Amino acid sequence: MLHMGHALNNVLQDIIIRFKRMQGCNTLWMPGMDHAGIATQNVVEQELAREGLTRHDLTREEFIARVWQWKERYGGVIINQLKRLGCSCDWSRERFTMDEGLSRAVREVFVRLYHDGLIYRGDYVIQWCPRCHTAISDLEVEYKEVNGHLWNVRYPLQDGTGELVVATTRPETMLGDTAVAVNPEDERFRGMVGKQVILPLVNRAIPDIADPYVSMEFGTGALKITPACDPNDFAVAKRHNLPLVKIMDGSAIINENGGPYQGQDRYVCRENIVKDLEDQGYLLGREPYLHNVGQCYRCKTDIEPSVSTQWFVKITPLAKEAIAAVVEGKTRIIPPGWEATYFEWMNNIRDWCISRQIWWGHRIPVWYCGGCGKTIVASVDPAACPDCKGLKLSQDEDVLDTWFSSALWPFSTLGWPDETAALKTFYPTSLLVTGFDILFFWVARMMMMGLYVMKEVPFRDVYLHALVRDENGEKMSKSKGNSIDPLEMIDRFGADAFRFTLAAYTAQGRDVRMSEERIEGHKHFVNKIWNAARFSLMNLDDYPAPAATGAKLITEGASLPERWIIHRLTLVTTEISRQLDEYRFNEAASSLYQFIWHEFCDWYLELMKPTLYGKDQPEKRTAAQANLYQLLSAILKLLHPFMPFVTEEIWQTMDDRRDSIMVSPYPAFDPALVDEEAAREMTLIMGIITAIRNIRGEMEIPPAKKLHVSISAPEDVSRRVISTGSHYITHQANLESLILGNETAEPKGSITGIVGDCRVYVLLEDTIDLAKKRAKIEKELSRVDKDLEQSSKKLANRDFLAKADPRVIEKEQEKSRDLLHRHRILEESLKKFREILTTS
RNA sequence: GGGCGGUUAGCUCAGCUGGGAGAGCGUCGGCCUUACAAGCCGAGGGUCAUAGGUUCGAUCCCUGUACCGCCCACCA
Repeated sequence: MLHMGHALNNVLQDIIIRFKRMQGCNTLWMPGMDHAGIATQNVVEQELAREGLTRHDLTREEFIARVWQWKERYGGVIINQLKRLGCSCDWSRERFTMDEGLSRAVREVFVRLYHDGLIYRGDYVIQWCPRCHTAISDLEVEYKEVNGHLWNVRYPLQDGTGELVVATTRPETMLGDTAVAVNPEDERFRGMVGKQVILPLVNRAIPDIADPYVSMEFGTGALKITPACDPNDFAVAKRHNLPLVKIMDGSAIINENGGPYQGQDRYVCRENIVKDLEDQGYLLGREPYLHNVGQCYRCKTDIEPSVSTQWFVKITPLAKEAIAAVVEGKTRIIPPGWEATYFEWMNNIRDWCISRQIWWGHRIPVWYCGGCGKTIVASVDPAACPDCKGLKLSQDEDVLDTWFSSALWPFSTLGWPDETAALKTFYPTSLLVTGFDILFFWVARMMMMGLYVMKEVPFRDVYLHALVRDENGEKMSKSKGNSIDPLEMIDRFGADAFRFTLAAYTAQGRDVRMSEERIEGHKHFVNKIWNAARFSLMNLDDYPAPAATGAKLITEGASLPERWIIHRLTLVTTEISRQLDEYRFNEAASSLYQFIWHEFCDWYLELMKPTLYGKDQPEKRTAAQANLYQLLSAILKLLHPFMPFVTEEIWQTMDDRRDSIMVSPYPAFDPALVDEEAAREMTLIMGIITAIRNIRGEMEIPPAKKLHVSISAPEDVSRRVISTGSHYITHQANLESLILGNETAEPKGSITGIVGDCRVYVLLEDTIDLAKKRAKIEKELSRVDKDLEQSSKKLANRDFLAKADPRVIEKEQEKSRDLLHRHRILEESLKKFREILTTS
């Protein structure tokens, strides 16, 4: 029921909604609509089919009641499933798709368009589904490649002077031919134009006409014109005032115009026609031909282009406004790449066939007077004919295309045509989140209708998210059986992990390839958060939850890791806010992941452990607890839009008197908490710890073995930082001793790590393989030399020095100096090793 | 036929205005260190599809080519 596309759409939307709400924004978004009108009707028709019925065996009212019944059930289930994802969905709004309010709006808009001359009724070749017995719009046709044939058929000239050979993929439609056409420039047919040809089998005389539409290159150069079966032929026929011969009924069965073929199915008829043509010597040949056949998007039946009387919206004037709105930036399409597609479609748009011969939908508000035949278009049911006062009125049987009513959503749901407060407050809405697959169906039409009715765009931002595909990049669909069930994912990995995964893989303009492994990875992340919170709360058990207001992060007198993590939190907060403002979901997710796991957990919590455990310095512990509490709160808030469940759970555990985290204020940027100095100092401390760990790992020294380390730090600043933070280094790198000097010589038998301008010497035991030590140094030296060579080359380039940005040059010089420094140190150690190796 | 997008580590993908090639998973090595083995600490791994061009400098900009994918049109 709930499929991936639904899940992605609702989750992305929910992330923005929660984020904006926490920021105190009073915005309205377009809810992800369960646009299941047609789909539901389909299901109901299938149900009926199992009972051996069609919808025509029921009355219209009975049928609609059944659809409602099904929709209620379906809708209710969907709502509950969305709740499990942490997304809210207002079923009362869903209901609105067919209720009285919308019905009023639909009629009102129809009438307005009609009176503005933008709706007309006319004959045109439309796409017709012979199974659903309804017109469908061009967009609803799905083309499928099929191996067909191209038949060449002789059409003899009436005067017996020759023949025309036409090529066709659909020989059965010749029953409806009313002309044969050639290109006026085509020399081959000079003299034939204007003559009559005999339509084989039917023996009807039809003219040979000239029209530039015919391509000289394709087929035989002669084209049969079947105006009732092909929109292009229809256009040609109009130009030449040709008659229309309709040869099929609504079920694609040949009608009385088909003579002996009457009553045959179109494909049966094709076989018979081909056979008869062959028998009578009219068939000149048949070649295999690969072409596309349109199918109904609902039932996959081959569609039958067929001339019929339908209602159309004259779309060009509406499209013009909708184009302008995007050009002028009144509505932003995100990612902007889709703008081109939008313009392309809008510029080449064709009139919109809005009538459907189905039963579920809004009836067209048009009545015909049985007395005088007048057409009445009205927003309220007319009681009598305004002309002849006759009472025998019948409403048009057709209903409107579902997208007609959907197009009114942004304002009809807010109460239009009444001037409600909601409408005044929330129109235009701030954001629409939807899949690009309905850019034309829905988004473009909402734009047009919104501008037409409200004289203002329906939304400021349109965020078009990607399609969800499976691991192999195939579009997920129930029929292919490759869909991953979101509910199963929730059961196995949790809603939070699933949500986070959806966000993490939603990069703009790319499809999402869903795989279980990724969700599992994020389940680990949720687990990490849970454990980090558990650890924090364990160390906060004697810390009273502060009053909701006034509690702040304390930098005054705070330790280095605290100053640093507060600094980082501040930066990450702005980063995430910006990323979400720009709908960069994957980046926001990545920022959170990196910060929480690799900064908060890996460094801050680890470094704070001694303080938090320490019973000897209770005042330090209390101060650390205050910050820990605030940091954890802030992290939960940042995370909340992505992981509503686990964050709320922890939030309430921290202080069960609190309101939901959902309504807590989102962390805001505080310039007072920026501390570049702390960042620099921590970078040095972390660098030294990492360097020591690196050496330990490379040399395969067991973690339990305590090391002797000495550090040479020429700069006073560095020395002070290391000195103050020495206990962090000792603890994290598991040291026995740490000696600090300004120009300490490399102790014998040690291995060197370089961090900035500092050298870190790790004393090794003699038992360690000397060759291994040497190999490590050599490896690093070659790496440094490679970089150094590249850098020197660059700096030796005059053009570079002359033309590059001075900041880039300065950076390069600094890099070069650093590399040279490293090179020297490594050379030195290597020299020493050679000496040891030769002496021993 | 027209338009759009993709090609980056073994896999899946980030890389937003040209100056350091990155993440997750997987792999390898070491750890049951009192939040977490769903974990911790480290390591290895890429001619950024290809051929040119612009530039001091190109994964990034331009052009051509190859392969993959999507959308639109549907010349019978």
